[in-house]
Amino acid sequence: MADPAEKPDLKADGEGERERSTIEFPYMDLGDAIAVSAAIHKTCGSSVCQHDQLAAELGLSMNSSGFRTRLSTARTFGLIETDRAGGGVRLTQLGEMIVDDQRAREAKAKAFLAVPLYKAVYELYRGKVLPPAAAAIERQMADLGVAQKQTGRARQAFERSAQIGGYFEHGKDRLVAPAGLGDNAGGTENKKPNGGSGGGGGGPHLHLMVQGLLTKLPPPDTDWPVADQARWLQTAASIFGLIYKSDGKIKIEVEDEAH
DNA sequence: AGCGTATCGCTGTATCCGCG
DNA sequence: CGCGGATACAGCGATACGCT
Repeated sequence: MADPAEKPDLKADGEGERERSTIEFPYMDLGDAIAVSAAIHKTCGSSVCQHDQLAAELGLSMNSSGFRTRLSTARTFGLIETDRAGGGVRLTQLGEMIVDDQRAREAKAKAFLAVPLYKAVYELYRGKVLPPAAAAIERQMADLGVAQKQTGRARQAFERSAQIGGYFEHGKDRLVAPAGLGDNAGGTENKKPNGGSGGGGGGPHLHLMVQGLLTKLPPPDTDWPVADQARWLQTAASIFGLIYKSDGKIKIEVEDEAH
């Protein structure tokens, strides 16, 4: 791999031409993710499904962005995992659960909370009334790390997914976990095997958003470019601003060390 | 033979654009 | 105006290659 120090400087202040979100979210909704899971289940059961098989089942071209976006969406919801060795994708435990009529309802609720952004929003508005203005939710999403230009898309997918996941059963103005699932709806082993951004770590006394943040920390003695550190710190600052009462804003800056 | 570096390809994501 | 598809971009891992 190339020396990280020689990579072009990433904009640590988020002012780059192409802003990247610092929190994971799907571009399509839970319904699309379920459709992918159903196609895998139908075509390959619980074994590895080749991309061409799956694309054919979905009626899409294998190289189309639609196909790739759907795969990415299903992965974000924790329903599928890529199998590099097998050169395809397979259903996760949660994915198998969601295609099972008996357990689909529970699985949908868990899949919704498997998305870091959705979980963060759920934690923020649990038991409270959602802001009536779409712009307010979008601003909240931006604060959580969604790229400014993606907040609209993220909100739309969020609302449809919440509907499908059963979180709007008490009205579209408040997020409520489907009855019988309670606070466990997030599940702990429904995510990717490697943990990834699932947010399982941390003590129970820590806010879930902080736990999720901590899982993003690389292990000691590994290379961690300062630009990435700045991004992490900026995300932390945003989260602190949301969950703690504070009297100002934190500004993270990267100082050039080359001289 | 072992280690470090460079390159390539794959995957995920942001943005643009056309269609209904 | 919203949605879905197409394109472009960026990061990461795998692999090839050269040096010691």
